[in-house]
Amino acid sequence: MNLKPSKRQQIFEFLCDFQNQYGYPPTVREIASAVGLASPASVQVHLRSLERDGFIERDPNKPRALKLNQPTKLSQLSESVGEQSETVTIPILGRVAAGTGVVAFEDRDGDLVLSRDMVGNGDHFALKVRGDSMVEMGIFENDWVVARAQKVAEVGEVVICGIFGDEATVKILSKLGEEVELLPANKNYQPIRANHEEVSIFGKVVALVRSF
Amino acid sequence: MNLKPSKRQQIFEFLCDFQNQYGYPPTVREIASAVGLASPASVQVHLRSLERDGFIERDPNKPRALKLNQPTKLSQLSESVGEQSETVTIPILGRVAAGTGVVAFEDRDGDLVLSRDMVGNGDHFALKVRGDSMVEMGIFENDWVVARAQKVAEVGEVVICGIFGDEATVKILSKLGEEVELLPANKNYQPIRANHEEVSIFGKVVALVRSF
DNA sequence: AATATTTTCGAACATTTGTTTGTACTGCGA
DNA sequence: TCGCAGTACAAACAAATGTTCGAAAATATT
Repeated sequence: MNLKPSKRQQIFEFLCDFQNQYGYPPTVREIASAVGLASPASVQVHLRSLERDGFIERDPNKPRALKLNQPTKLSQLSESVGEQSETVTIPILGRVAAGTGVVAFEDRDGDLVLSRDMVGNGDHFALKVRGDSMVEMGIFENDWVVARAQKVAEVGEVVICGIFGDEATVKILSKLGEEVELLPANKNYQPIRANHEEVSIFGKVVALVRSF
Repeated sequence: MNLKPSKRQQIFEFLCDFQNQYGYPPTVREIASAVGLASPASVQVHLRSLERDGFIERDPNKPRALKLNQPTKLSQLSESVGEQSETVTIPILGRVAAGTGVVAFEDRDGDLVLSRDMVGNGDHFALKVRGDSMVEMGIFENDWVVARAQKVAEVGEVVICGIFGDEATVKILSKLGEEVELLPANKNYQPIRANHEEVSIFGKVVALVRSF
């Protein structure tokens, strides 16, 4: 008897959808245009009906003051995660130990979490970039560079390395051999040449993360 | 730094409580009287602040059109400690629907996993950068930009937006008003000026990720 | 002390919105 | 045909509501 499948049902489903999507209830006019009614007065009838049967509660004269008593039954659209990508927790190093080429995880300043397919295999660490010697490669001050810990690299790769036991620095490896050459990516800086013994490579840059 | 414990915190907690209790969000004036502010204008500045930081989303000029982005957690406001780094799975969008300003998560091209403290609160999406119009900000082709979905932004912020229903683009928002101006970060490109109606903001860039 | 910056207030305004009223239109049974 | 109940419509109204503007007060900064 109280079966009004068409409009009443449409309205109730729209209420659920709207609340679900926007986080707040629609107005009478929004309902009207959504279900194909031309006048807000037409909606009133159905709202009263829905309230009488306990599906919703309303507060008179207040915009959007409408509460669903039977929260969505058609929720959980596509929140199913399925396969979750594996994540890697990468320590942020305050400084890199200038030892024998082995990266010591000292002064951990926190962590960076990335998906495994972003960085690949191996052990990783992250450094906050200081200075602007790599701006032409889009590596800015205060960015984080993520490096895979490795003691060797090839020409042309971006590496984290220490020179003369100095603090770690990020540069482009440009020549290998008896003499090693490191290139900045900034015309205002000079290339660095040093003896093979004086340069230790800590890792190869595999990713960059910037937070605004 | 962004610590405004008193009123801002009160307002956010009231929003949670109210939504929880009544099923719909409060009005600006209800907020005002609840937290002890005498003018609705006083509330506005805090709401704007909360929206800017991604805690809520609003629809201008609409009563109670206010969505909580994190209904449950109210501790986040006071510079939470964040022991275990919560991770966020961010969908990579192939394209952004040029609809009514609502970002439709179409053409999901995969996911990006970042720690919550990297991107902040709210709903996020990621786009692969095409072109070199933002190189001077260190945003290169094939980088991923991570944006928080929001329909408003402030001058000077980097935003994802669509113009004339074109594909989404990342630019610097430089002027608001009847005419909107969008700045590229590349001397070879011209600023874009368009009518307010023709530009829709999809989100604010909060992070950048590059994979080498 | 002097100066910015933030916060708050009051008032006014334009818009949105729920509601009411009166009027058609439809299907249905007596 | 005549009511009758349900539904839909347009117009109009009063109240609620978001927003803006200028100024005062409080707070932070120099």
